Amino acid sequence: MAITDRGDIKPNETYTFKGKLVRHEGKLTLMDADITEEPPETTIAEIKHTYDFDPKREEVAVAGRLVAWRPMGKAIFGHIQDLLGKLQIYIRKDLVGEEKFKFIKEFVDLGDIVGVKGKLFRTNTGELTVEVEDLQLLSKCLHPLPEKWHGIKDVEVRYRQRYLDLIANPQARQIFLMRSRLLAEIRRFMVDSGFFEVETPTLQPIASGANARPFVTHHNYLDMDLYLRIAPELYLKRLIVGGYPKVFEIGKNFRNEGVDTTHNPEFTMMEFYAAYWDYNDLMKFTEKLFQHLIDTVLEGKSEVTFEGHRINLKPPFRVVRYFDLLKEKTGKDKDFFLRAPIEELRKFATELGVKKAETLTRAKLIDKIFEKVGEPELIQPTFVIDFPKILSPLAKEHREDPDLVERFELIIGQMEIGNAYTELNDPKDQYQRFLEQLKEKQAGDDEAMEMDTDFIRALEYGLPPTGGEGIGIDRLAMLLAGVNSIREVILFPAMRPEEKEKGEG
RNA sequence: GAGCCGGUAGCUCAGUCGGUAGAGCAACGGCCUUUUAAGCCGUGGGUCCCGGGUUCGACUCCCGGCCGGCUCACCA
Repeated sequence: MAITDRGDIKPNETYTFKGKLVRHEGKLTLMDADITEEPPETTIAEIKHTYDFDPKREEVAVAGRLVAWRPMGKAIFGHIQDLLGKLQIYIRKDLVGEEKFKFIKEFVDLGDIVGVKGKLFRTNTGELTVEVEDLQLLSKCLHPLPEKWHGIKDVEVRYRQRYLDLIANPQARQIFLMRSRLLAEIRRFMVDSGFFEVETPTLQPIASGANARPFVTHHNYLDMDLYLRIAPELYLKRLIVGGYPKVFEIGKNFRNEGVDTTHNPEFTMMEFYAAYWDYNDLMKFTEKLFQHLIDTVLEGKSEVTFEGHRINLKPPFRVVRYFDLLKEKTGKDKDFFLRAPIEELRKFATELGVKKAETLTRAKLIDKIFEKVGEPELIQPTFVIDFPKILSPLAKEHREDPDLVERFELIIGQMEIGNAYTELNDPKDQYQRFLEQLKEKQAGDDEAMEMDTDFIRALEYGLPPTGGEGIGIDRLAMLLAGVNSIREVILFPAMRPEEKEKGEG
């Protein structure tokens, strides 16, 4: 290691880049000079775990980011950290040798990635520690780390530089570890329940399957506009036509709408479809899924705190009919909402505080009124069932009431977590519903659905009786993590660019 | 898109009723071989978000803008 002899390196200089303090890049040359050839043999969590079972002065080789550094003359204490744990290291001059010790003091900084080799022991205070025999500088950190006990609080920095959030804030690591676990457990549960995981197009010639404004893009070679999908629904039902008994897809949907604490322009959904199920089967299945998530992700704890409410996720969930809830809150019955003159309904909506009611269609009015009076009550998990048909162009007519469909939404903490129905599998009826959507579109609802004629054709080949459901993964993660912003559970949430490039025309 | 609030050192924050700024941590120079928010002595560090206006003088007041947060509107 001749590097310390080089006179041209001034290890402790700093410079500024765009006004930010950065350590001298002279240190960068060290990265190539002192990289170990051997990857670490183990992780910090593994070391701690095995030591608990079999405590002995074992030789370990492990790497991590230096997050604490306490030099004390001829010895140094520090902590290295990886995603899952933190481990103390103890460097003694007489053990690593004079030259190495000098190198460490001069060139190793807080924030660097280092690899250490040494024996495990416990200090006087009982903390598991590596007595370092050798330390390798694996990568330099040119910026000072955030403050060690407040971490990064500035939410803007936390979202833009998520890597810093993950380094400095243990709560952030916890949330995203939980999200990984959530995805893994959902997949495990679905596969164990006989579902096939599939992937369907995110670039679609027709954006359908939900009511939302799409993002538009263009394919140069085919010279056609394409939409980023707002939902995978119609493709997944085509797969049921094709013979899949049960399918699920976990993936991104894209909706060109506002950004707030419960909406990100791209978000993760799971949709699943099961032949020969109806919405009653879906409710039972959803409850089983939640029980599985309580047993695994939440480690048996069924209560979460969300927006100041204690919410119990343990099934079974409350069930309430859509129009029963509306009647309870407004005193008006189904016939009023579905058959009263539209002017009367608009007047009623305006009284309830619905804005621009005079421009809305009946379907929109009912939807708005429900959001105004119904949803605020729904804190504990609730299946709201039997939606009006005019709000649900892809759902099958209710077996007992032609005004309704066999549909439910699962609402928790005032958030729509799931949406499900017995699927409409009558091609003629589906065609009519699409036509009605086109009418809605002409009446000013730019989120009404598009006609998809190939989907109609698929239904003509025979869609078995089918139940289908979508679950919003981000919102579910918010609930399980107990955080009130969707940005807290999305690693890189949508943000405006930090600074505009200068000199652009 | 509208309203309210915010942007000061790398980080967390204080402050200036208008006279160009401080603390702790981090950094840098010393001392220190069981510390862990290590300790002790010393040092440096700021386009106070950007642009314009008022003023002898603006980080502070006024106007405009950028970015973010919250609430509302739209959506899931």
